[in-house]
Amino acid sequence: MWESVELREIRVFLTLAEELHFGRTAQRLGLTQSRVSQTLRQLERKMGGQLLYRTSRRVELTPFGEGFLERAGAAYGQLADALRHSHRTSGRPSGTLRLGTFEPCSAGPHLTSIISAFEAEHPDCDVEVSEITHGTDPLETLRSGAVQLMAIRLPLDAPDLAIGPVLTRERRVLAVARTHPLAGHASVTLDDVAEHRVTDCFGVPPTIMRAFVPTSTASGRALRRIERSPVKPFEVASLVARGKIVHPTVPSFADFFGQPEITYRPIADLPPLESGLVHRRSDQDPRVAAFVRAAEAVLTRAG
Amino acid sequence: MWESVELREIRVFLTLAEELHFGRTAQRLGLTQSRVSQTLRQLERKMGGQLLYRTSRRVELTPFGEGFLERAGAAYGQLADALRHSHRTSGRPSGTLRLGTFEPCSAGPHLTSIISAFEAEHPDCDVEVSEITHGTDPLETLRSGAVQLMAIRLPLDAPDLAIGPVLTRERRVLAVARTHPLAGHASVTLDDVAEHRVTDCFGVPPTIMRAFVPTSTASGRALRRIERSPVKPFEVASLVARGKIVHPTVPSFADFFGQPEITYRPIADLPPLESGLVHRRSDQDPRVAAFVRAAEAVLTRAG
DNA sequence: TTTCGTTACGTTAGTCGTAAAGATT
DNA sequence: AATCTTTACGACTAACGTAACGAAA
Repeated sequence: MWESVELREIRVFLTLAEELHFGRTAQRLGLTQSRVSQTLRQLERKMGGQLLYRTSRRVELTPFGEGFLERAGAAYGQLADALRHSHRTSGRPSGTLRLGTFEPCSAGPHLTSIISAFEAEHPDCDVEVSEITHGTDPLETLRSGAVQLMAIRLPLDAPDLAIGPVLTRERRVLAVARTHPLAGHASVTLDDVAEHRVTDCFGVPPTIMRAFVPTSTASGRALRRIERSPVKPFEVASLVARGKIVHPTVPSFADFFGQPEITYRPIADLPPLESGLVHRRSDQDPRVAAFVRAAEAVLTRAG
Repeated sequence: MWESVELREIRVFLTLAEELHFGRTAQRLGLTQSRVSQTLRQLERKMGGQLLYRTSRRVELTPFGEGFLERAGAAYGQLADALRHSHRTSGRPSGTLRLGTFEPCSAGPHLTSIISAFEAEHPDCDVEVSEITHGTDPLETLRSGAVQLMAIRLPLDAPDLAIGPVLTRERRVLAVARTHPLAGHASVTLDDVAEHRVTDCFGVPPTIMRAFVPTSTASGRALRRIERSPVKPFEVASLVARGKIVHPTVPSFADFFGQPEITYRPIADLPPLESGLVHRRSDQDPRVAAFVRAAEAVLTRAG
């Protein structure tokens, strides 16, 4: 029976317990006396006991009503607070937005100011940046909802993922050891690369891997992969430094994994490599859309 | 807008947040899918924001819904507990019943077992016994609701107060100092008392005072009050012991205020003095009625 | 006689179920 | 095609106000 109690009834009781007067209670709640009377009666029936003694002259709580007032009053207050608070903050997005970066350099030089801009615009939100460790599938991390946004290399062949603004667009360079024969060239071509060994997929999605290290040259010559492809960027850098491989990459690779023994030469016949802000197409979180908008705004301003 | 939110709607949301499925939610709540859908929509409108993202294939909380779930879920749980608890204990009286005694001896020899019997019969109740200090009006204490029951001397001329069972019925004795002339009598009369001084009202209601210490003898002879009437029983006892006054009282007076210097002589021409259990006639507290019934039962059994 | 809670009754609003439609996989 | 949400519609419940009633001071 108590399962069908409604807040309207509780509100009537609580006001009545305060006023101890049906007329004033009705006035305060915007009801008529008769409705207050009926509602209280109904609540009493549902609760299984009389809550108020009432004559035409005096209204007072029964012991049962006192107990009910104590218990339900506090709980009602909390619920009302919750409703009020949620209503106030409705519309306004709030909470934590999780952003992953796959390879730090894909974040680009503006990500920090994008986050700042977003947090400034949505004071109730905060952004949690996490670097996706190599070896885990970044797209799966995004799809599972562990992060809602990801800064990652393009292109991406995933129709369920939406690509937001481009965060970085970098020319291609070949990382080689200073002592490497190609270090002597002012610029290299993919055919030069094909003369040496390169790393294979290091735990990144195939489309990204292929964009980084193409399968073959324009002339159809296959690039030669080494046997045990490393997984982590630092391991790649180490192999480059030791002259074991050459590595087609982007200049900012040097910022994070550069070593004195490595030098970079432009690759003439590879288009620039982009990274972008990606999120689930089905993700309806307004904060995600807001973040993408903030990113677009910052990047447009930055040119 | 949130003011019109009803528990029905919150229940739908909470179940939905658990099941993430309209069909199962409807089943659990004994509703139809369509009603669940409509109710949620209505709640969302009232709360001013979307609570659940839903396609025909997936249902998930929005960030706003998550926040609402956190806040409202806990509060709803508490309110439901309150309702459940109050409903379970409805009908069954519970809480504290306050019983005052005016003069310990008016409680009589059975009050303790009456209280025990009552508490045994109503395990959710407990009785708080307080001794009303002389100098405060015991009837006012009762009328104000500070106590709901009182063990007090009869008779009582108060139509608003109901007199329950008689707790004590004691023969009258005169307290006199051992050295007092009347100590030599085997029994005394009011006319004997009129030869000496007595105390006046010691902070008790007039009717009770007159029952204790009559205004005059049967023959119309006025009793002689002393000037500064004491208020507390011990002060009376002290005056008696010192031979300043004689004091018409009851034998149990000795149990509480007896002193070696005081002796008691039966008063031949005074009827026995009663004390009874008194409560407000308008007091509809079922516990009061239950206590009175318990008292009657115990006293009947005791004879 | 006034005040105040209750009862009676008619109206409106909203809750609910059935059934069909729309969307997604 | 199957599953699941939403919309449309009609029946019915209950929330509400007006007005009359009844008890208490």
